[in-house]
Amino acid sequence: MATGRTHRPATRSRGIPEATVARLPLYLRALTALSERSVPTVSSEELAAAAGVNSAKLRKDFSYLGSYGTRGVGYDVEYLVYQISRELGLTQDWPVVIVGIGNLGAALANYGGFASRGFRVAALIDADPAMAGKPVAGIPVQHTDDLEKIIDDNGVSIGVIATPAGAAQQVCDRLVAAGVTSILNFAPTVLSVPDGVDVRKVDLSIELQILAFHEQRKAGEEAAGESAAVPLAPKESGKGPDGDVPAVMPA
Amino acid sequence: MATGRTHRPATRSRGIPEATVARLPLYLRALTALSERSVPTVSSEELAAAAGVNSAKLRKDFSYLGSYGTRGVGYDVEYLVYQISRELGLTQDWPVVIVGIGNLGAALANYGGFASRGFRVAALIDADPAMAGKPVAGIPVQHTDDLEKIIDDNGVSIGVIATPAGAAQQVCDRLVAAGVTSILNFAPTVLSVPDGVDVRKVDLSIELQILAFHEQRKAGEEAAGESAAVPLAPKESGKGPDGDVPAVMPA
DNA sequence: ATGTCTTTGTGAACGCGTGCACAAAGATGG
DNA sequence: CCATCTTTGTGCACGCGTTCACAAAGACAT
Repeated sequence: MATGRTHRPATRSRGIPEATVARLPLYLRALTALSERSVPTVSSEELAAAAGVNSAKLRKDFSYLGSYGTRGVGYDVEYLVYQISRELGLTQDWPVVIVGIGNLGAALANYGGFASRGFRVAALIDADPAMAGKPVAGIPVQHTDDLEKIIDDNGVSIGVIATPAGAAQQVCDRLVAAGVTSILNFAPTVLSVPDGVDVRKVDLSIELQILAFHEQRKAGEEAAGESAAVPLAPKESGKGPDGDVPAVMPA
Repeated sequence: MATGRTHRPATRSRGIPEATVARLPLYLRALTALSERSVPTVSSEELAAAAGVNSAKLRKDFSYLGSYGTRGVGYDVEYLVYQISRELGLTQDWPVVIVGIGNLGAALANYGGFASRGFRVAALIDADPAMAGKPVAGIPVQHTDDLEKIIDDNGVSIGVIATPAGAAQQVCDRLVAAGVTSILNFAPTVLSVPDGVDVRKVDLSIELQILAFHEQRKAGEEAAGESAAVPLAPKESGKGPDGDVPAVMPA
């Protein structure tokens, strides 16, 4: 999971579990694809396969939204697209600012997946004066000094942070102070925010590390008994014995 | 959570819960920062704060790795960095290929967070012949035709897919056939892979949609009773009545 | 050596999420 | 109008993950 919620232990919004909310965009994507192929209805089984989930889970997820299916038939694709869009708040326009226009920020600005879902890149912001005015993805980059004014003028409530780690918390604080209440953080830092502000983080290197863990496990299993046998200190022996080359020992 | 595991219901690796594995990189990052400041030891409380988690959770997580702390003192920073690195498999070199060198792929190639964690970008691959030979992040882009040979020559087991959605499954199949067993997918599609292959996905637009959901909720609550009251059809009335402007009605 | 104080490691309870399995609902055909 | 068949919606049980709260372990001072 490259994701991570922050704060808010079990929001349960109106009764829609967080896990369900996280899957709704997945369903929506699958439904949109069906819609483009003019498929009128889908069964939970088909849609679940397209979204890569269990069909019982899908039905239960939809049951939180209401009874939108027809027994013996399935779900009406167009109708469901609308219902999920409305539930996710995608029927309205969401102006978004991206702060930190480096490689990643520029890639995000160019990313087509935003606009297609009702997200509009209202402004690009960077601390480098040399960037100011330079167009990225057709939008001129503005300087950090004007951050508050930009947020205010555009009624922005969602901010994307793509700055280096060192600048992220400061940028976050300014965004929040200016009225932003949802933040998508790409910087490898833990952001602290006041109550009422949602943060989701995407950390590319964390994802790879999780894959590496499983990869190592697979390699260690198929060749069990090789050098990488990972002894796992037997608890009573305190701390001494581990695999090999113990980096630094504690006192 | 921008992440999502695929397949493998409850791997439980050697006894380390999946949720714990997902947090280890977080701890590692916080510990590395402490290490650079030459802090010798940390308490679970301090480290938990730095990583943005509960201290009890952190202690339980570490307990799965073994008893690496000292009661009354805390954890030795250097020692813990080593232990977690070893557990995650970061003490070895992981050659990685990135397929799809568009805006995002190029940003990933330039991303510093990979190299700093033992991940080495072994090759960049793109289907566009015009890209071939062009250096990105100092590495010449190679054509998709040579994918299998590249994987094989470099002993790559981790692949990153940053292609358009339409090409993702096909690229995935070729990667897997060539020997890749872990995939990080940035394309907005569900990838199907055989057993034994791990897929993690990062979908930028999904994260924003989840934020939008909560954002809408916040806005709807503070102005409860306004036009956006969201009636939620009373179950018995079938499907007709919802908020307003029902896009398309089912049969 | 003994007592005090700090902090770990974990037993136990709780809650959320998942999946099974089935009854209810509706479509469809005779 | 009735029977059959398909597919939804959900009650229930199970397991994982989180959190509390505390006993055990060790450091440190006297």
